[in-house]
Amino acid sequence: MSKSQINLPKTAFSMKANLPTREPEILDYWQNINLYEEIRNSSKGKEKFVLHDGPPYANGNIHMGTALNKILKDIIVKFHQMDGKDSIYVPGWDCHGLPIEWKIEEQYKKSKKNKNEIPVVEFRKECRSFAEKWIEVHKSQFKRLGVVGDWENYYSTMSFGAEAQIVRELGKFLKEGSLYRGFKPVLWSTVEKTALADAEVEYQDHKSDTIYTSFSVKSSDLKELVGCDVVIWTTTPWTIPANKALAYNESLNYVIIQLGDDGDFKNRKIVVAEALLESVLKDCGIKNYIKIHTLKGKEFKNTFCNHPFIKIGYEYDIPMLEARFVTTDQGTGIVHCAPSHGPDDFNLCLNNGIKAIETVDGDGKYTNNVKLFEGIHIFKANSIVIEKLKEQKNLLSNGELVHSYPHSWRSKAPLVHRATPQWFISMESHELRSKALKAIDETVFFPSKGKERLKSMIETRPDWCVSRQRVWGVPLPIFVNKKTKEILVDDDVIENIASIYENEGSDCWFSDDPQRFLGNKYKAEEFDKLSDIVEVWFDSGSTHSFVLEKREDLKWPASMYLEGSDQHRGWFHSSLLESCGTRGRAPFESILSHGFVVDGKGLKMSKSLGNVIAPDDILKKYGADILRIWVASSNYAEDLRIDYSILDQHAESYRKIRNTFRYLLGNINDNFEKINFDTLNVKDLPELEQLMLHKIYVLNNNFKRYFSNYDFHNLYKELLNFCTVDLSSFYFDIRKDNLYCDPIDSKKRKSTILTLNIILNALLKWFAPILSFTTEEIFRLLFNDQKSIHLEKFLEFPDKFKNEKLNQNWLELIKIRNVCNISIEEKRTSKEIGSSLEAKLKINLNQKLSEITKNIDFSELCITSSAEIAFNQNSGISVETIKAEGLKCPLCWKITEKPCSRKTCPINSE
RNA sequence: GGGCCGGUAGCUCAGUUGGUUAGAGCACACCCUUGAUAAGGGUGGGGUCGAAAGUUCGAGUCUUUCUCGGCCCA
Repeated sequence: MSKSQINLPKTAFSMKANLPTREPEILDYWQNINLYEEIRNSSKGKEKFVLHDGPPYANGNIHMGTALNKILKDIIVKFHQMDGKDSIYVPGWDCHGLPIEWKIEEQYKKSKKNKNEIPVVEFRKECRSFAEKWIEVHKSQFKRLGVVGDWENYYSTMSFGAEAQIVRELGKFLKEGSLYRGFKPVLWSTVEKTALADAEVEYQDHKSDTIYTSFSVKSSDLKELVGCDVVIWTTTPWTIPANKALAYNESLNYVIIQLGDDGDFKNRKIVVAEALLESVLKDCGIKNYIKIHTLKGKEFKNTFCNHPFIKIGYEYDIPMLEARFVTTDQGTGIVHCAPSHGPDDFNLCLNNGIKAIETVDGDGKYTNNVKLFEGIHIFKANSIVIEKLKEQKNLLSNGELVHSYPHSWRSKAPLVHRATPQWFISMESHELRSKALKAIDETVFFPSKGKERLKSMIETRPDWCVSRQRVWGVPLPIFVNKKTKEILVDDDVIENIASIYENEGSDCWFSDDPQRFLGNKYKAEEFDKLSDIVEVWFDSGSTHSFVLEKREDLKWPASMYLEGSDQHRGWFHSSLLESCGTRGRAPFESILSHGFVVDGKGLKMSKSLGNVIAPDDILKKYGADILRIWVASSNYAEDLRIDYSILDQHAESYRKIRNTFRYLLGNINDNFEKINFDTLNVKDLPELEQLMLHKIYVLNNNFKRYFSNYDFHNLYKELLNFCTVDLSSFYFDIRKDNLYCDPIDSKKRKSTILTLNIILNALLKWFAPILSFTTEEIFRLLFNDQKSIHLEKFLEFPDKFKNEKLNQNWLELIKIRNVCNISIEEKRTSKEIGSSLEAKLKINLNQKLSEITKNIDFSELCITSSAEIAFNQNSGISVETIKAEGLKCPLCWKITEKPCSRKTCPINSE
């Protein structure tokens, strides 16, 4: 039998995908047709969907997390575009900040340049070009993933327009009065007179003075405590004058003991943690004591102490505060808190309404806020403090300790925590907190648990510190009156600064005459110009103002912000606060957060574990479409696992999908025919085709439902199962006989071809947002006159496709088919038959099934040579398989004793 | 150390208000096919639902503790 007499599939669509080389060709094609512009032009006037890009930091190659983020964004943007919207994506970059500053400093270090000798403006220029370089690298890496966006007109936080707008945004907080000057401890070098970042700190051994000192209890809910001395231990005696509170841990046990030894503490009762009693006794050389009382940490509630210097002017209450950072590692289980000299102290006090003040100046000398010590250098103060404590009879013991201590990496000088002037945006003064909480309620979160996460952070966060003592950033546009110390608040000045930046950027702040920024209204010599910069979270928190609001093609608020779940404390958070402070609502309508990329075992990727996979590795080995499948099929609500075995599995699924397309294309010989659903008479089709249309209809509804919830992993799974279960192993397998052997003009074959066209079209559209490259490859093969699959819309299927009754019948028929398969398999295992076409079925069914099997040919359904049905009231479903007898038809390969049913069969013409 | 989230077959995921014997696809094994062919089909094995205790007639599902992992904070 010549194969020319059967209609075998023929297509130019290769089985082998070869994505790593084919995808770049498609990228070139998109570049050539200017796909992004085309999409915009094709969707003018449509409802906008704006996914506002959270700017990645312009530094280093992209990693799996960034790839996941961008692909997820692209999938969503494409879904909305195909759903009939004008779905716009403008990528952006975060450019200011310490990491880049640090990179440039490292370069200086290598070339033995000293940062302090380089003019600020020159340094900033290097930072700028560093960021520019990485933006270009990122851009090409993101494009390679198949991400479609306005790459030519991206935004960046260092553009002149952005820097100008950031100034205007700060101006709004300034004008409102919610931006205020406060103090916050930072690591400070008294030698260099500068703040240091964590990365600039070296830990070295240092000898410190240590003291055990006592705070007498003034009042307490627990009567046993009143009159006792609460003992603390510290390695920084010089911070005692700045003490404002004591911290205890409510879960620890404490003891009150009465001392019997001669000395200042004879007969006094002291309080320490039970677990540390032994070490305190030893350190302080206590020999005679009696245990008076034991108490739980929580019984310290509402206890107030006196400062050890109460008799020499320190006449204020020292509250005891609950703090989890108090441990029994060393000390007494009670920690002294100077909010101006430690981050823990600062936060604890702040949460209890005690603010830090400037206690030490830049040179390391006490300010006039510290009684008795003004002008004394803190490094010379320990002995004075110890002396005075002794005088006041509050020094239990003192000594020395060598321990690891922070030092400056440049000068090697020991560092201190010093409260420095900082600029804060108040959470309360203008109801920012309540505005933000209301805005969260008005936002839709995917997954929904994101709402509580963001909410709980906003509920408890302290005021927002927006100043940094660095140089690579937008300068805080603030002048302070030298005499009155008042902040200059004037819209004209802010707008003047902004318009200067608009033209030339913010470098000039550091180099130009302050008078230029003040304009004519004020005299420069009467004001101090700040040299702080704005912290970078304010930059990125303002992107909505200089991107969404400023661009004609976008809208405010954004339809969606989409980032990793860490951004609940990052960009989601800062954008929310900035926007609520300046505009009273969130800059987004919805938030989608995704988990983190971890390895196949659920562990985070790290060089030391050797489990890091870079996007580039995947692109080279598999291609972007496989990576996109990984994104679509993973549940982003949790952490996303990836390793090569997982990718292999997805590559396998991809082949299944690709071959599904290949079967469709082959059988229509690459000649796609668009089916008019309006004129299609569904009832005219064979039942099997009607069933397939019903399945398409139902799948499309599920597809829309999944999409509306951004539930891609279930959506993808359903599409994949459709290809595997409904098409490949069912419909395609059954219809091969019809497609290959029936004449081209037969009505039945035409019905099948029509259905294949519909399926192909549907699959192309459904898969396009995920398999952006492969669907384009197919689309280009089918259509010479159309530019891109990404300019297409999803299909709408008419209700007449739906046929639930038919579907119910076919669920029964498929059950029968399954029983047939089991029966055939028995004969195959016993080697009586091989191919199912060697089988003849005898199917026994109960009477109930007679109606639905009336027009069904089970030999077609089960791909056997023949099938007989017998009805019996008592039998459920039972099947007997017999080896088919007769001649094998050379055309359809069926084995029959009677002549073949097809007129075209060569047997009949003999 | 604290807060939040999570742990269902080797893998990716389902599993409704607690209710029969916990499902699907992939992978795997065996078989068939050679007219989707570096394809396709069939059958099958595989889970003490992270662990333990508790509530209940009944727990993958509710409670507690523990454990492992992730994010954030310290």
